[in-house]
Order: sequence, then structure tokens, then C-alpha cells
Amino acid sequence: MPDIRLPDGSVKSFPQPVSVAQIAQSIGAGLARAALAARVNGKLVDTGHRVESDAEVQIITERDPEALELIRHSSAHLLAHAVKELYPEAQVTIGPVIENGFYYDFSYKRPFTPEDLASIEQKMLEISKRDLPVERKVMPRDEAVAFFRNLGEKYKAEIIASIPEKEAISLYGQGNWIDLCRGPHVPSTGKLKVFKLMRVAGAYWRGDSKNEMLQRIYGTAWAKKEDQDAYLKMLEEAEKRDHRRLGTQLDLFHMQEEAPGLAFWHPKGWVLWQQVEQYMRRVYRENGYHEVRGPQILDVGLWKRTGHWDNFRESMFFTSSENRDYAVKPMNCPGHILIFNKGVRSYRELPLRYGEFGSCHRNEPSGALHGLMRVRGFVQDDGHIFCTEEQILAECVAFTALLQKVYRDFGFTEVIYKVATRPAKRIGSDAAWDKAEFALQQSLQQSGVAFSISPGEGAFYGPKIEYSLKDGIGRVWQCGTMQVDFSMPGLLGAEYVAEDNTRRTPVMLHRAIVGSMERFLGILIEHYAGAFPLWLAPQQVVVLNITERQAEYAAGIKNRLLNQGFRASADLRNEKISYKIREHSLQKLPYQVVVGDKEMQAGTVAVRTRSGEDLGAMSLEAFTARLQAEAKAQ
RNA sequence: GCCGGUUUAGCUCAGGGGCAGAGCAACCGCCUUGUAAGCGGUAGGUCGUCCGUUCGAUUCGGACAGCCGGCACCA
Repeated sequence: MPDIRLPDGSVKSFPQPVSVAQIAQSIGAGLARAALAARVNGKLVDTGHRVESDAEVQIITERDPEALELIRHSSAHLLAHAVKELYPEAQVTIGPVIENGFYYDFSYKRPFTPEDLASIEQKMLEISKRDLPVERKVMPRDEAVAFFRNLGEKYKAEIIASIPEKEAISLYGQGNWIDLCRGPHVPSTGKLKVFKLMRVAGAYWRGDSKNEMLQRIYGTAWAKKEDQDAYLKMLEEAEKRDHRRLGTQLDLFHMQEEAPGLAFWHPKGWVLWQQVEQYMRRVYRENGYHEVRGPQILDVGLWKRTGHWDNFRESMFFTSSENRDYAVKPMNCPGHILIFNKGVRSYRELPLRYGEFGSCHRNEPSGALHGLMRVRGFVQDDGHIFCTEEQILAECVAFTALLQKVYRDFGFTEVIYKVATRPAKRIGSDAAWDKAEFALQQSLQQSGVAFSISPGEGAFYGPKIEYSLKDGIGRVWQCGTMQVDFSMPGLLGAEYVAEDNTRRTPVMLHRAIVGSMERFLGILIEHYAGAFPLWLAPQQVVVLNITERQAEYAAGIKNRLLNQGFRASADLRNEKISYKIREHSLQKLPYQVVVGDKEMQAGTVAVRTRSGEDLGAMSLEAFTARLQAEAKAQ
């Protein structure tokens, strides 16, 4: 005799156990049609779920936030169903929901082609139209293993076999197709109307590169057509702000075959770089760092002492001369320790902070390269803080605050914080790890930010905070980092004289704010879609003359702007003003100033902003005052 | 590194076993121009590289490389 309490507080009594679908039906036929699932006492269940006793029940329709996940999950099943109908020999594996969609991994004798995707999508539509009811069954584990073995689905059988023996397995069937799944699912395939297969890609079975490669099909699915259209539109827009495309269009940088994973910075791109570098140099200076510079190549013997030879050799470039082997540095830290080691250090000097814009090279796997976001040669705003264990917390707190200020100045407010904790294979005492992990977490708590823990993801020498930003299409890239290192200073013999006149090994904090300059610039380009704020813009102002008569006046204006420190140029070409404006608009210049006879006679400039607003004529002084105010606002 | 796709003019892209194409950009003229494309002309290429099939390959096949999308990796 269950009493069902609904979200509006009303209670419905039933004489015997009822299914979610029956509850929905009792409320209204429309709701029954729209029902996708339900939340029963907080737990998400199918519409076929039977409620045996008193419960709080909320019917889920496409209007609820949970609906998307259900739809995407069921769409993954629909995809697998379609693939099995078209290619019966294909084996199914897993098909989870991901951001904006879903995927399903298959094993098949040949790769799926883009043409296959089209026919699979057609088949999915067809199965959707059949409106097959989706039914849940429960089976003991061993029976389920045997069931899938019989079907020849060895991957499924393997997955189930790894589930604890006692547990019952739920299976979902639609038509003649059945899959292992925790559920819940939509009640019938007809509920799935808005989906699109996006791409096919390889993926390792169980995410391990030692295993065979499966075929992963990615799809997107939505409750409403308009939502999907908006999503596809967003992807299109994101493509337009891709830093690789804008890098070419705005003539910022290029990459070419002879130097895979290495950027060539063009004049405008290098101006942008320098704005960032000079800003970060000021950050060093104003926050107690001494800027230093270590050599590019160091004897291999040094890298053997630091552990790089054993742990990092695969990712390093080597060179040799006169029977000596060198490694091109992949990190700046050993160099900073060598600088620290020159001279006897006192505890009074700690924390001692070094910063460098050092150029590092890492031999990244070819498949990992990705524009400026993942390169083989890069420059970091790489700082190392030598301190005592007691100083770690304060340094971390200060660093996180500093990083946030820097990100804000560059226009980023959405930062993702993670703390990577001790891995199984590690050095150092548990007490030291406790202290370091606590300090990292506490620094984030004091900064008032939410963070997640990546258990076991820390470096072998210490835990770290990872600070990440998102690129134009939501891909997350780590930029900043703060790592606690208890070992490398000792390996290279760093020590300081403590208060009690004993020699002690300092702790070293590895930290970067923008991380790789290349990656950060890539993210900046996408963040601003190439329309940089005034202080970053490679070219801030262009002066345009209407006809040859004002050429000299225009050149004079440009020179006065240059003399005041603005990045200005003049476009004196014999072209129509609208033509010039179009060109410089496409180059996303913050300001264009037009000078014709009127302005020349009045000694003024007519100012046009990047948004296309005409500010009218004003004196050069009024204009530069505006520029100055805007640049300072940063 | 692995799976798939892709590579044609400076850029964006079409084409296709038999003389290599367009738009934009460039260059040369004309036009002296008022807030997002004035008009006409010229030039531009070992069709990523190498090997094969063929009378003939930019086109078909193979290998390699770069790039793109994922996977793995990211000290």
C-alpha cells in the first residue's frame, strides 16, 4: 500500500506496488507520455521500476536536468544496437555519457569509415522510429557472463566477470538487442530523436596502450532539436577562434614541417609574447623573485644525478661534442639548484626565489602535438622557491593569490583547481607528504576556491596543485602549477646553514603561473578570439588617410603616437577608406583613426573603435588620454 | 607512439590516368576616394617526399613525413 509523495507535496496512495509509469499515468496522460525516468527517494530509476513501499517520487521529463544524461546514455545504446544490426560481427564494449554527448567503443575486423558513420546514424533513426520498448532484466553475475560469452561478446563478458560475484547484473533489452548496463534508460527508443554521430577515433581497450585498439564512435544527443543546433553552431564559432587559424590570419606565428612542435613567432606575435613576458617579469620583480638564466644544454652526467636519465630520458633531446654528451634541458630546476649552490646559504636567505624565462625542449610523442597547446620547445615562467618545510604553506597561499591576480589581469576568471596527491611509487617520509599535501589544500581553501583531488597523480618527489584554463572549445589545459619537491635539492647537494648551525637540505617549490608561454598565448588568442585588449594588442592604432593630401598629416599623427609609446602604424595606400577599414577590422585592431581634409584643417583625428563605433573627431591629446586610461585598466 | 582522416598557388578551397583551376592576397595600371571589398590587367605550381603500376601518375598502389580528430602520454 505505497503512499507516493510528489514534488508538490501531494500524496497519492496506491492499493498495491506500482510502476513509475503507472504513477505518471495516474497524474496525467501527458506526463505519462513525457516520462523518461524518475527519481525515487533520490535515486534515478526507469519508468518500469516498481515502487513497493512509501516513497518520494519525482517524474523526470526532458525538462529536467537529468534528462540529458538519460538521453545520451540511451543514445549510446541505440548506437550500439545500430552497429550490431549493420555489422553483426562487431563486438560491443562500453558506451558512457560524456560532456555534450556520448561514445561507444567497438571491436571490429576493420575500421569504421566516415561513410559507415552515415549509415549507422540512419540505422539509429530507423530503430528510433520502431519505438522499441526498453526493458530491464536482472541476472546473477555468472549467468550474465555465460550469456555474453554465448553471444560471442568477449569484452562484455570480461567486464561482467570483473564485477563482484555476489552482485546481480542488470541488462537492458530493446528489440532483439541486449546490453549490460547499470541504467537507467528512457522507456523506449522512440524517445531518442535528436542525435548526431560526430566522429570515429581509435581508443585502447580499458584505456591501456598495451591493449588492442578499439573503434570509438562519438555522438552528441539532446532533448530538443534547437539545443543540438545551438551546440553545433557553438562548435562552428569555436572553430573560428582556433588559435592555429587566427595565428595565420593575424600573422602571429607559424609552424612548419621542418620543425614539428616548434613555433616561429612573426613580428606581431612576438609583440604579443613580449607584452606577456614583460608583464610576468614585473610579477617576478614585485613578488620577491630574482630573475636568473641557466644554460640550454648540460652534461648528461648532471641529468643522471637528478634522476632525469632514469625517469625522463625518453622525452629529452641529446647532443654531443668532443666526446662529451649533453642533454638539451627539459626543465629549468637543476640549473636553479646549481645557482643556489654557489655560495654558502643561510636560513636567513630563505625563502629564496628564482625565476626564469627558460627555453625548454621535450621530445613529446608526435601524436600529442597540438598547435601551440602542446609543443616540443617552450618557454615557461618557471620559478623555484628554496624554503624550509615550515615555509611551504605561506608560500603556497601567496602563490595562489598571485596566480589568481595574474589570471584576472589576462581576463580569465574560470580556473580549474586540482591537487595531485602521493603516488604509490614515491620518495620521502609520509610525514613530509602529509605536511605538503595539507599545505597545498589549505592554500586553496584560504583562497576560497573549489578544487578536486587527483589521488596518486602527484610527482614521485612531491604533490602538486594543477591550475587549468579552458580553450575555445572547452578543452582543458594545465597552465599553472605548484609542486613541492623534497628530493632534487638533496640529489644535487643543495644545503643551507640552519639556526642551530647545522647543514640542512632546503625544500624546493616548483611553480609556474602561465606555464608554457606558447600554450598560454594559444589560450589567450582563443579567449579573445584575436581581439586583444589594448595593452596586449600587437598593433593598437592605425592611422588612415582619405586621400594623398593628408598623407603627411597622417604620418605625423602616427609618429606622435609612436613617441608616446603606442604601437601605431599608418596606412597611406591609395585605397578607398572603406577598403582600408575593412582590412584593419579583419586584423582586429583596437582603434582606427581616420584623417581627411576636415581633420587636417581642425588638427583632429576621427576615431573608430574595434566594435565599429564612430567616436567622431577629437584632438590627439583627447585620444591618447583615452588610450592611456584603457591600457592602464589592463 | 596507436587508430582513422588529410596534404593542390601566400591564404581558403575545387578538380581529376592525357596542356593545373577559382576566389582572396601579391604585382602593374586607371580611379583621389569619408567609415567593412572601385575597375582592368599581369604573374604565381615538381599537386608533401620517395618507390612502384602504366605508353603516360597530381590522379591508382605502397612506404615515409607533416597536419587534423581521438586514444595513450603530459616528469
